[in-house]
Amino acid sequence: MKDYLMKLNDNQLKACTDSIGPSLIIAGAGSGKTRVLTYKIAYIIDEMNVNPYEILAITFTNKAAKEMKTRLYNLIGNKRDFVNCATFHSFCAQVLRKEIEVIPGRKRSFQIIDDDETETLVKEAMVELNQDIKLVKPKLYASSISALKSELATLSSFDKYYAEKLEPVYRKYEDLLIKNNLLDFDDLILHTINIFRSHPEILSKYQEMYKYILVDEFQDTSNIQYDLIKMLGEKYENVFIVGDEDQSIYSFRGANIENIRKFMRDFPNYKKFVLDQNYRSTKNILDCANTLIKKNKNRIPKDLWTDSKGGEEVKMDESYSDKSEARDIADEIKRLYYREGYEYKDIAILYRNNFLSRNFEDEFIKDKIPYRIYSGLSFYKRKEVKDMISYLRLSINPDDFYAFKRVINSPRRGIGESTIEKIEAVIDKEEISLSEAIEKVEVYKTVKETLSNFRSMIISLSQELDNKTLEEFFNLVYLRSGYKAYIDSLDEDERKKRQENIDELFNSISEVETLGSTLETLIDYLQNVTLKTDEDIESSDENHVSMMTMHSAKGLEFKIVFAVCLENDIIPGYRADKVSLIEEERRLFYVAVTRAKERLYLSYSDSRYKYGKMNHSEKSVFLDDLEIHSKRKKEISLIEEKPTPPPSGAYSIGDRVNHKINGDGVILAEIEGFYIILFDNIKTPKKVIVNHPLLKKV
DNA sequence: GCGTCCTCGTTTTTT
DNA sequence: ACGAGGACGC
Repeated sequence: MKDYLMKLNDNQLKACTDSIGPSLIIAGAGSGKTRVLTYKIAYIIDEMNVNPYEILAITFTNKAAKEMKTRLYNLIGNKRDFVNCATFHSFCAQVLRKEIEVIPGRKRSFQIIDDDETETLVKEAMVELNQDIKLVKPKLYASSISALKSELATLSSFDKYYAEKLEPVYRKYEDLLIKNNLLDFDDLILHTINIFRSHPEILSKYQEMYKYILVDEFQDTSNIQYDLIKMLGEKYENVFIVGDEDQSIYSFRGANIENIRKFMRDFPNYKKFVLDQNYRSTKNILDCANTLIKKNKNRIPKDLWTDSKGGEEVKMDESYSDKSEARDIADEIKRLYYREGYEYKDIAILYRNNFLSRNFEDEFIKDKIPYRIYSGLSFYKRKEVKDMISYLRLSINPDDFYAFKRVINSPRRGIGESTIEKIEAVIDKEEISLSEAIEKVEVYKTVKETLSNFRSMIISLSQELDNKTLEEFFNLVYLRSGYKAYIDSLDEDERKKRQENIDELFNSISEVETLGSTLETLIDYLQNVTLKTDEDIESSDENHVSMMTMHSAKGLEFKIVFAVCLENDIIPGYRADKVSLIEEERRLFYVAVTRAKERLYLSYSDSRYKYGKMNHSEKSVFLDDLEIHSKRKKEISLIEEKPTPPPSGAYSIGDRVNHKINGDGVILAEIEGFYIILFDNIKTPKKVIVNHPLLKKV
């Protein structure tokens, strides 16, 4: 037996070595899930003498796939290069590059479009059908089409009137995709599964090719992804799924927790392994997590346990305003840094919604606490990145109309909507290529000149492809397209930001594996670039506090976690009106809690600024289950900003008072330094400290 | 074609 | 509050 197996606990070892037939591995948070997956792959190769290329390991993100590859290297070295570690989408793209031509009208050279482009095409389809894009937003149709494609919905499951309008848009959108040799993200999976369904010989080929299939984060699979795994694994049944239903937080994009149960039904010989020993958190943190998740009804009971000792108490803090919550946390972070020897990079702030980062950002700037917000636009969605990619696309195919449309006026060349429409009309009417249409289209002389200059620029670029490396070519495109001049002309801040992105793109291009010629390399790069994300842009060693949503924190861990803004209508969100949704929100909170290794801070505030208004807010119902006493924060830091509070006990019972946040109300009682006040527009009486700075007599 | 004003909406995220 | 995107006027 290989000595690396000694590093596993009993359950992990059993899960690794029992590798024939279907297995269900229930892996709790911090229980060594990735370790089991990688060791299992190593075991299958080393001990069962299986060829590495017979193994397919599927994850959801590129990041996870990459992580798996890295960790495999330490176990099996270069043999890992033959293991197919892919995401659902990249695996399907691989299959389709080979097999898609069995679908009439489809070509192997397809481009993959992201959902911005999907939305653009849906919009275009609607315009062609004379549908009002203000009446129904293209985005809504796009998401309905996505639901249809991922088999989450059928036309009849929609409202009849809506379906009648949606159906022609769907068809037109499909026409556009086929006409332009494009596939959207859902198509990758849908077409793969359709080919498998209609061509048993192709399915059988892939079943033979991949005799061992491992799927990570199984609780996040959608129905169609489940079907894909089921079909591929049906023959040999060596299907190993790893998941934790308590961490299922993506139902809004089709994840179906029931897939774990479907697996048990479809592979009745499955063996179950439960990894419930947590190696990440202290006992106190784990107890908190267990107490929390126990409240969910729709789950198979499971308690995580740990050998580690109690550790620090979980702290719960109440603030009276969103600003003071952020202020207090900034103070605490400084204390942890200066007094307790923690580094900033040990610390994470986790919140439910992106916009909640604002107050923390403000305070961290004030205190010069280094931070980084992980969120927002993914790298490949930024304008300058997409523009440059469009130029690259044009230089291998000067007739790529969508790429043309994207950059003909970026940087500005004085070509607008109407000229593009004219060109499009010519293409459609005369059924000619973009290049020909540019020659033929009737426009003002100056416009014509601009167009033909643009065209010669593109043509001359494409001629340079032969004698340049991809990096050199990229630089040339950047220069000749006028994009460099455009970036340079921007003002300082903008320029810096965009230049960074361009540089980053350049870096990612220089890391591309070189194929035969530069042209081939570029084609391969462009075919797969849409499937990439900013996976490897992070990982800087900078010492900063990490700020991110609870969703993005999944899979990560920090010594210290501040779970913040824990208020009703934030978590659980105001849209969570059904039990199943509230349970998902609770799982999200659970994910946040289980990120913490040493210390966990929970906090909420009595009031919060939202949409330009100060609103009363109340402690999240999830916190009620935790039996941790919340400490009310002292209100010192606010004094400098707010009017001097009146002396303690300045009011009497029955007085009408005004509270800056809660509005007018009447004092019902005074207990232990607090007034109990019934505010006019809050149903239940609130406790307010007697010398609250925001309290005035009416 | 482009700049500016106004209206509208506003969860989470990956591919 | 604020940003995106449409409407409108030059």
